[in-house]
Amino acid sequence: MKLKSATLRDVAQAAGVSLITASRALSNPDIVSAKARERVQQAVEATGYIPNMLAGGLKSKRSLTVAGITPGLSVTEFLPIMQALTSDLAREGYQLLLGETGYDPEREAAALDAMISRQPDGIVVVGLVQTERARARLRRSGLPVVELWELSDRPVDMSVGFSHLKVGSTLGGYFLSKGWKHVGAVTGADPRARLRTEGFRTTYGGDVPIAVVRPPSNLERGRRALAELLEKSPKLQAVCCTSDMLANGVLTEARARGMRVPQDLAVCGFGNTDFSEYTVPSITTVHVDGAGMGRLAAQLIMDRCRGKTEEQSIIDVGFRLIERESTGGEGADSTSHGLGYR
Amino acid sequence: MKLKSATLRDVAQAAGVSLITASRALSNPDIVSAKARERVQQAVEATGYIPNMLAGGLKSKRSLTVAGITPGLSVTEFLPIMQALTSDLAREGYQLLLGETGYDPEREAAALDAMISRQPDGIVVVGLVQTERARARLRRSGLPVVELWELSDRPVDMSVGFSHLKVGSTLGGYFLSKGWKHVGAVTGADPRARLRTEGFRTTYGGDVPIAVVRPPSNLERGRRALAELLEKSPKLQAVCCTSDMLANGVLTEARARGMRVPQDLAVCGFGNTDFSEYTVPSITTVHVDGAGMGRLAAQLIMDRCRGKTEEQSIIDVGFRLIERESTGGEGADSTSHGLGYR
DNA sequence: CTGTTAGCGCATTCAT
DNA sequence: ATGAATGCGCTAACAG
Repeated sequence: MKLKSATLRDVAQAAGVSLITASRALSNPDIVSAKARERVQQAVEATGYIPNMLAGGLKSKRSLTVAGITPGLSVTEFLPIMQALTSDLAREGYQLLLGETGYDPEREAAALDAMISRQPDGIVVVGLVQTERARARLRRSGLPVVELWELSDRPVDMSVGFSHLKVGSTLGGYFLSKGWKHVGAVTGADPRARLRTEGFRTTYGGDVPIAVVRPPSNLERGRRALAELLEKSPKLQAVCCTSDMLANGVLTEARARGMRVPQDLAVCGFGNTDFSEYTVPSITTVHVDGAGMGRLAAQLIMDRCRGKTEEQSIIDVGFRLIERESTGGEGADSTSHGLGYR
Repeated sequence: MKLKSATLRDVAQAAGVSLITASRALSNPDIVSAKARERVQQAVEATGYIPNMLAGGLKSKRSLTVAGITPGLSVTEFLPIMQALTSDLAREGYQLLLGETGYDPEREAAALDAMISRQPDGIVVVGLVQTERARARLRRSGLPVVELWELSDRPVDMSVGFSHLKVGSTLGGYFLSKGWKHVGAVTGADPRARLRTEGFRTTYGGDVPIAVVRPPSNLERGRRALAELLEKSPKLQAVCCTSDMLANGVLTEARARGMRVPQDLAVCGFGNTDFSEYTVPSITTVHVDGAGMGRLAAQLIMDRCRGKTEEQSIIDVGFRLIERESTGGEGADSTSHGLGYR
């Protein structure tokens, strides 16, 4: 049944050239005579040849594969990243090897080992690599590594992201400027969300009741979180959420309770998810260029594969506060923070 | 800089055993003496050895890799599938190689070739393989292939899914039973969505204005679609949408226009996305077990790798209509269709 | 421009 | 239970 598929040797034989000429005709057509090239092409068609990249990679040390590690495939903030990564790499002939960690350091370490075993040409990790052991192994592997989404002053190799603390403090400042006295926060349980909430709380100062939401951060948990906050703080005027979906849940629960947004309760989210501009009211949020980060990571990896040595290995892509109706904005304003390279 | 990493030969040397004993100590520990096993373990630690699976796979014909091809990573209906696939495979030591097609047959064919080149142990395709050429190549490869999400009477190999036409006609029947006279449909542009809408229109009969939404099917486009339908049919009573996000957009636009749901307008979606139970009103929808399909696909592939020959290669996982507030339901009802194997 | 030679790192024969 | 030889399919180096 499993008729063994054609190898390059079969192609060479059918084309009447040597093995290596067939190899070159496919991987480096320019250095081969037009005649030979053509005959090899035909032989490929005739035999239905599909190259075996395990063999090629073993010899050449290039697997044309890049590993992508994410805490969760369905965490919506990371989708644009993975998407951009996948398509940009594919365009240049690289395939993505996917790994999931569930925010668990053990699984992360295991996933990284599984990846390294498969000899990728580079590794992209969403978030910072968590265990020192894994960091050491990555360094030893000598592979190009990009840590994404969060900045590190001591990255394994390269780092592309933004400051979550700064996002939080920007929002804290914004809430202060609005003069709200009774505010609360709804935060996802993951480290980055906590960091943003921490920045918010610190900058806002005073007493801020916080509802912690375990993953996934969906509409339902946003609704429950508002209920929880209102019990702690009945005079609540404004809520800062670590995702647009949670903010949408707060919006929904507020509506169900007959509270007007933003008059009775102001709400802001994070992520500038596609729906947040079109809800009623539209959601004030923080925009982060996920797709841009994915593209940048792909570029950095591929550049490195082609021998460019980067002087610039820590890139802050910044973020942007987008004011919309849910905090009384008109939807036109938008302020940039931390853009640019350092 | 790139100090060449340790190979199994180095480990064997450090452990004072032969190459092959080291190999066995790692891949088949039981057939090796406890003493040897232990010394190899220590040598692995000492040298920081990480196996090279390109080499192993080349020899053994098992790459412990499975290819997953999806129309789009961020198409939410497919997220549970990819997620389940990734984690179930990882648990058994398989890694997922990701490919995207954007619903384009050319890109699909290219992605499949890219995959086959990397010698996966199996291939999972979300949707049916579109070109005859690609189908032929897959068959020739001899690899286990699962086509997911849609049923085929002539699959490349195995098929796991449900009938989209039947989903549509079930909804058409439901709308009829409700006695609504002026109904419309909002449909995504992809083939499966069109199939569902076709089933709906045919079973409902009569004149059904349809708004076609180009991807991505997000909240905004759902809002616009309702606006479009209301122009064509001002007396519109009920709308059938091909995704919950579109339904949510319709809900939102209806609210913005002061229409009450379901009294002035009934709405249903598709996918039972996590938010649809918690919107106000909650959304009537069709549940499909994406995660289950992903798991099943993973299982079928792995079984086949272990030599089980399947007699059962076409599996209908069915679907379930979930009646909620947006069509006047209480949220308790739910009817199953097409469950079971055939 | 083409071919010959020599491995990449490992696992599957066989033998002991 | 262990080891020696062989080759998976391909490409990097050299030579012609």
